[in-house]
Amino acid sequence: MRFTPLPKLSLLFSTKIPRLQEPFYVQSPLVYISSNTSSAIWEPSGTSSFSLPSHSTFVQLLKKRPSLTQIKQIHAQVVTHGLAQNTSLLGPLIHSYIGCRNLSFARIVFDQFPSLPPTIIWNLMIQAYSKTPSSQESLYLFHQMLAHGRPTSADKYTFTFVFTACSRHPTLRGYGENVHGMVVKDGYESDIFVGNSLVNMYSIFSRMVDAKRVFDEMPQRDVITWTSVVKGYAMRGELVRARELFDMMPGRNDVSWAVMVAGYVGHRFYNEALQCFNDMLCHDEVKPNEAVLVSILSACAHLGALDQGKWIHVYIDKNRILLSSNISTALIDMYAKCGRIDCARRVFDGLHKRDLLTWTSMISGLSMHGLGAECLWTFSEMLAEGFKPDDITLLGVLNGCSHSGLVEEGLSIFHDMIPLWGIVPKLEHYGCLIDLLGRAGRLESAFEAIKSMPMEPDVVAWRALLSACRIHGDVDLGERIINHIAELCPGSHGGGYVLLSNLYASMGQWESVTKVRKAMSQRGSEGCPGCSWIEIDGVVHEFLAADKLHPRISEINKKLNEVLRRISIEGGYVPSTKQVLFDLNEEDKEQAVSWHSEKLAVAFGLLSTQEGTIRITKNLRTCEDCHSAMKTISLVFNREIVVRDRSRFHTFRYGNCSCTDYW
DNA sequence: TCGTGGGCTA
Repeated sequence: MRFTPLPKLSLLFSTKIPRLQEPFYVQSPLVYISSNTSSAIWEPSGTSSFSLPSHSTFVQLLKKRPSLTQIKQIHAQVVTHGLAQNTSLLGPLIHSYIGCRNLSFARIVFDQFPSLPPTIIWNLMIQAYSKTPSSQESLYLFHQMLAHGRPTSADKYTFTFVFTACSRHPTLRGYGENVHGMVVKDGYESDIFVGNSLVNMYSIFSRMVDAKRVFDEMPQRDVITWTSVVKGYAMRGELVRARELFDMMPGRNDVSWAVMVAGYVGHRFYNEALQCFNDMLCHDEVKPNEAVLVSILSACAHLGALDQGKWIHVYIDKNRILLSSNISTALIDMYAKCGRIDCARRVFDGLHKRDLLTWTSMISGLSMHGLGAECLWTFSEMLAEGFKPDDITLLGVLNGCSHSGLVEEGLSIFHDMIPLWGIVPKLEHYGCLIDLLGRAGRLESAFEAIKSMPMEPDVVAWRALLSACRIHGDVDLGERIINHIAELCPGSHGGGYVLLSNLYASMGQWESVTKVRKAMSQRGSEGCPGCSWIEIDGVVHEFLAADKLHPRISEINKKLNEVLRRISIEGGYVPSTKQVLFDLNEEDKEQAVSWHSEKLAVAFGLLSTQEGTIRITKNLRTCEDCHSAMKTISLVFNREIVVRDRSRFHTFRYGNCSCTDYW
């Protein structure tokens, strides 16, 4: 192989990295780097008239943070000048490739090392892999390294990287422990970096006894040590313990606070997360970072805490925090989940740069508000801008179709998934499909869809079908389905029995309802208790069904009685008892539905505010009786009520609901 | 010229 002369070589050595012209790297630089390298090295390049650059010139060049293309060119030069065996050059070359996250090229250089690479080079490669999803490769290299023995023995750097690699790969648990043994033997355990990576690894694997032992035995600890161990307890849900340590921690920084807040959010302690965030704001020395803001916006979204969420938005604006993709996605999601799809849209429309994340959160937001047409429209806009949907985008679109009864559109998108987007439908997509068909009353097609699934249907899929049976009153199919749910969820039955009992109740088959309830209590599988939240003046109030815990409960009960009286007299509301679970007499049944948590919440909302929208968040699907009560309340009291239930939003206005009674 | 802790939004 012969290389064309390299005329503009001097350009390469100017202080600025020049933009190199195309012909400079003859064909593809890969040619020089791949298997031909060894022959290239021996190819006489002496035909060119200029003097050869020494290896230090290349080193200087690599220090100037060249781009990937430039590194490849330098690499090509190195090879053509016969310097590919100069080990002092290969290190910087590997380092540069790693800096550009091009591990395959770094690996090629590494594998062609003429002698045994020194420890630092091994370390570079091990560390590089530890940051990737294939962090097992770090372990593989580590083993190779050990096999060679001295003089390339592992040092404290190596161990740090190996523990990091282990912590990022769930299958490497056992390895981490074995390597820990070596560390103790070699006396590296007292190094703070090694210790920290160990504490972190055990914490991530939820092995707090080991994490705490390393923590306690460390000769010195810093913020990172403390933060790692706090994270470990928080991730297990031991938030009290985590908080104790957090409060003791010296020199807490933004990352420590992020870990604490995320710990609360991860275990659904959203109010505690908000409280923790407020604590953070009282500490002037530390400012919330992106991770904290994303977590806290997620807490607001889950709670439906609009005022708090708005406050965060203002905080972001005032402090000129960059609306990154993550932050804007979290904002859009927060507004959508707090019932303000208009605000979500405004954030979205105001973005300078949109990416798949922001588009997807907008689309999913529209879908949960039952704005199917707009959802599809936004989706096509996204495609027009050249974005390729991922599985979650498509999930949002499908969801939008099923919530709006756009059956044909939904079916067509589902069938296009593989041919058009190359995305194989997952369980969740099938769940959507079944929901889509089932709600529309095409129960047999939905049943066929479940049977056609390439994977085992999960509880969600069966439950969607069962729920459709309830809407359309198909007892026969419902009974056939319940066994599948019982098989999948032997403990709780995934709420299947509640649905079945509701199905019987809606058909007036009270004997069957009693049977199911008995079966449920025998197996100790009670339904999940209903719970609603409402935010008044920035405080989130929580209500359970027939709540007795709220400090103003007697006042609220009085108000609720008044509300129910007024809507039956003025709005013609008749309590619907179809979905009451118990076989009670009519009067008791009325009483039982009266105290559903969303009714308590709406009574409290009417009691506490004179005007404006009442926003309620609920953990379950809203029942038929509450739905019709809300409609009448919106008419009689002339108030807009927005209820977020487990799967979507209902906006009640002038006696109607945005779901057009299709939910 | 290698080090350790962060998020969960679809």
